[in-house]
Amino acid sequence: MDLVAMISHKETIVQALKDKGLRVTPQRFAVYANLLSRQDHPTVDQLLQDLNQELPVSSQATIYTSLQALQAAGLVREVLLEPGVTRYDANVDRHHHFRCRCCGAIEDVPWTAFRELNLDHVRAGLHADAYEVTVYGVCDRCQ
Amino acid sequence: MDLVAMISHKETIVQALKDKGLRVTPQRFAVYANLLSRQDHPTVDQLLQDLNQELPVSSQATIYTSLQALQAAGLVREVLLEPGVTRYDANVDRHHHFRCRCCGAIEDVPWTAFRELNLDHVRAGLHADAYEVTVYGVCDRCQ
DNA sequence: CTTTGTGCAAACGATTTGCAGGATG
DNA sequence: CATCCTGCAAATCGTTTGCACAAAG
Repeated sequence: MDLVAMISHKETIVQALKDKGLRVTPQRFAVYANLLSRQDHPTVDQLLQDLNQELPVSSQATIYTSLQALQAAGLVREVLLEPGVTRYDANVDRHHHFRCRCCGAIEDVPWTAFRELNLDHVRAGLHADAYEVTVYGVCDRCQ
Repeated sequence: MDLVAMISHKETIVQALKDKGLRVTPQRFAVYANLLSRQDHPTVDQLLQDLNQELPVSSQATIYTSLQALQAAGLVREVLLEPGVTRYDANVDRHHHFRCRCCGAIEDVPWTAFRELNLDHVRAGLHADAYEVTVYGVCDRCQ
């Protein structure tokens, strides 16, 4: 990414935060920008390691509260695929997940990988309005 | 359920444990029988409350280890739909889940509610061999 | 200047573990 | 009787909270 693109990317992130009524602080920006830049679905601890690798950027408690704010604003989403571990995903467009049963890696699966499901037959009386598919298997590295 | 059915039900559970090479202890039996009898997907704490309601049956630590053993044997399964909460399900046949966004209730959705998905287009290189659908909405009681 | 965010450390809740005694095959 | 299980309490891990100070609008 060239300099101009980087600056405009930064502006896009700032704007996204402002649009949701969130104050733009260095910590919030760092958390959201980091999440946006990653393909995986890091835990709070992985975010903490990554953000503070060079120099201290944010404390653990602030990462938790930043994620709460970002989630309430609809900019990030939780991913729950292992007991006791909450992962975060900056991709809030609808999509599915793949989980490697061997190494635990999690990867996004595009919404278009499956034909749309019909929720009418879930059960009468329920207002089912959304869904997602979790796929299990073995990833390339583990075979 | 009449007496004969109850006894044969008990024998079925004992046999299931034995078949998996598990020792049949009162605690393990109680945990598994309780899970089999419920429609919901209890947490460890809910199991603990329920089992020890009348008289003490099992300690918390033993419920944890029993569930581990039952899970390793393939008799029960974890259900992860809320952060920090692990629920358990004795239904190990393939099925989907519904989660009420209002009260958090979880309910099984029969496998046949959807037509079979084709996993061929998940991503080249992945060996995808299983999946399940999580449906979100509002349950009858919450409307 | 008022409101909201940050960092630290303590608190908390769920789960795991070490160990001594007890039950199972 | 050797092995595995149970219960208790302490330890651990992820997350939340209280509070004093700092930054944002």
